[in-house]
Amino acid sequence: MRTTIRDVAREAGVSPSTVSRALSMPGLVNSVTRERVLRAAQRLGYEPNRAARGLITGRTGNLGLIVPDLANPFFPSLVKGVQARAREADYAVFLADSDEDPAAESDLVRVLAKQVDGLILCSPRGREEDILTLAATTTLVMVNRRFGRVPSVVFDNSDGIRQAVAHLAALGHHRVAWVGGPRTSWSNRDRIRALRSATDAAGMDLYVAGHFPPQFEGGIAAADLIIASGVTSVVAYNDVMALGLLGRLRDRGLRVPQDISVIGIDDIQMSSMSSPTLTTVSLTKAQAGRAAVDLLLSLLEQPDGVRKPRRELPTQLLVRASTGVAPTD
Amino acid sequence: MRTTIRDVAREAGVSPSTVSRALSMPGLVNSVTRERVLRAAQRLGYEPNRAARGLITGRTGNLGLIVPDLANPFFPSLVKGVQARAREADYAVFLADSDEDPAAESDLVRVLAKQVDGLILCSPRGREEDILTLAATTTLVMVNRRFGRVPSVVFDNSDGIRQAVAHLAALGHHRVAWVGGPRTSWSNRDRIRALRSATDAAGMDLYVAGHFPPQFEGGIAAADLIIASGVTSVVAYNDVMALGLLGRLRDRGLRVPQDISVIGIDDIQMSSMSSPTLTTVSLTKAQAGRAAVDLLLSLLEQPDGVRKPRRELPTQLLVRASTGVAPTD
DNA sequence: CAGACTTCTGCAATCGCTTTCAGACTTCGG
DNA sequence: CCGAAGTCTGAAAGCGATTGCAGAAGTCTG
Repeated sequence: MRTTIRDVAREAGVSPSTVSRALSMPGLVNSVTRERVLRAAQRLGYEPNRAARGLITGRTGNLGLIVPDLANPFFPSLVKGVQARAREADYAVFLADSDEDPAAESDLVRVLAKQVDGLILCSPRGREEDILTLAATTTLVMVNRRFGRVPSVVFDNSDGIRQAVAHLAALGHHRVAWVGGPRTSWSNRDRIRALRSATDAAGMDLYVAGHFPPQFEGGIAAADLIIASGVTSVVAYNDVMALGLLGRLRDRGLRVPQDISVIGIDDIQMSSMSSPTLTTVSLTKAQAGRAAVDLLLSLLEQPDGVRKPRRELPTQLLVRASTGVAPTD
Repeated sequence: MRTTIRDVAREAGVSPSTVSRALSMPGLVNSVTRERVLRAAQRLGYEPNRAARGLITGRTGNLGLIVPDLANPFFPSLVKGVQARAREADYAVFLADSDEDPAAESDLVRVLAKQVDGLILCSPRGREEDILTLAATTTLVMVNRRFGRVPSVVFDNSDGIRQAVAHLAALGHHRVAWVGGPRTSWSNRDRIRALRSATDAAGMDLYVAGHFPPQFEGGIAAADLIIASGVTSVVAYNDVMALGLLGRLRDRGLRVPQDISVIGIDDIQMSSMSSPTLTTVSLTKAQAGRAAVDLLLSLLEQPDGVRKPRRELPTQLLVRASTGVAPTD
């Protein structure tokens, strides 16, 4: 049997109300009594039942986090950030992985929404109307996607990509290719837009190599198109794809960076372990997780009072070994 | 305002009790009434409040999952398995990452334990007494560690490692090194034991290269020792370390597998993307997650009636490009 | 057709906690 | 020394569900 507030009350010789107050609103209770209660609670190893508390306060002390695919190294980092910040704020985290399936996602959301105070949603391709419906009934924060007035945490893709293009230009490249991620993904659209404006500004040619699944295989699939296009440099939708690209380029006999320069986006762990190590636009993933929790918590405290329910996190080009001077042919 | 059971009752023109029964024990209620209730619930979008239900039934419908480090690719796979199986069984999953810190772990456990029906614990180095205390108060299943009578899901390391050694022997290797993980890790001990008995049986020399952090850096750190030892083949505690090893070996000018063969354990995604691709002992990580949930659920149903609260999952050597014929010098 | 069973439904208690309200006791100004 | 204000504490209601118990209606048997 778990110890309840009544046990503590009996042990301390006070009423349950006093125990409750001593624990959650000290100051309302005499310091001597409080001390006695705290010691009794300690002695009995009492931990309040959150469900019961939630029932009356309307707050569960839980957050929900929905990610499309935990196997993509981007997300574990994010989750860790969310986790860590949530724990600091004394919240527990429900995690759900939708397996890239928008339908499963809706289900998850419906089930989770009832059990949490707020939801952090990474749903690059969920339908906009679903998101609106959801936002109407739940406090939620979106990560890596901006949509309407829904609170969000995104990365400043433009800046990072501008840095990447500047880097390539400085190395003498004039032709750059884009290896695209999923057509419907918000960040894919955001990134290609940023890349286009950066290459335009720099007077570089841009070759867009369609859409590929955001996985290693996607990068492999894109490689031959890239080679055929004759570009000297390429920016990929994310690091995983860039690594796939790297592998296939090598298999085709191209040397990176001597023959072609490759840049990824994300800065996942593996990108510093590949060979050559990958130049990439680094995203502060854990920080995004923390920021999402912060935003969510402030929304919970003052539902309408948050001045700017949008956070944009800085990005930073990390130059490693996969970029080099443009080949002179 | 969320719709409660009373709303549904009013809408359907019955009492709350009837609604409750119609939803959770149909058959006890007239089919016509039931139909009416279900439609009303549907119309109002009613979802029972799990906290309230849990309060009286004593079941939360939640599971807890504690992992040491989500950044290690082994764990996301496990988490996905847990997730998927839990969802099928209509359970939600609390995830906590202890950041490899046993102290944080105890805290997490204490907080989570109150909110879940059972706990899945991946705690390679938690103190044994802590685990016992925990097991006494909570239903829990350990993954990747076997200890006392605590229910567990582990991999059959012996078999996989035996396959690996047989593979090396067949390639003509006589000297093999072990790149060890954390000294206190259960699976590290289990694996070195398995390796030792396999090499003994095969009449091979075994060189044990101490203990290293189970990360990429650990593999890098071990590489020079390995080179100095003069072995022709090496088995690493896990894939991440094997990849680190691969990188450093190349930097030192050794060719894999011509000069030295490398085998990992885990079969993480990256091991099929490295160059050379990594021969590895494949573990069915997602399946382990599912098995852990299954075991946990059956323990919840019949606390003492589970015949064999231990599952051992098969392992399988995956031969890829990092192993080859032993060099003849 | 009365009495015994079934079958179905509603009342009310309860889970563990928070919170309003009011009472008991101090303290203090007049 | 009395009344008002202030400080603490306890009794009780209630959050949203489940469930034992009992009554109402219907069915069956002799």
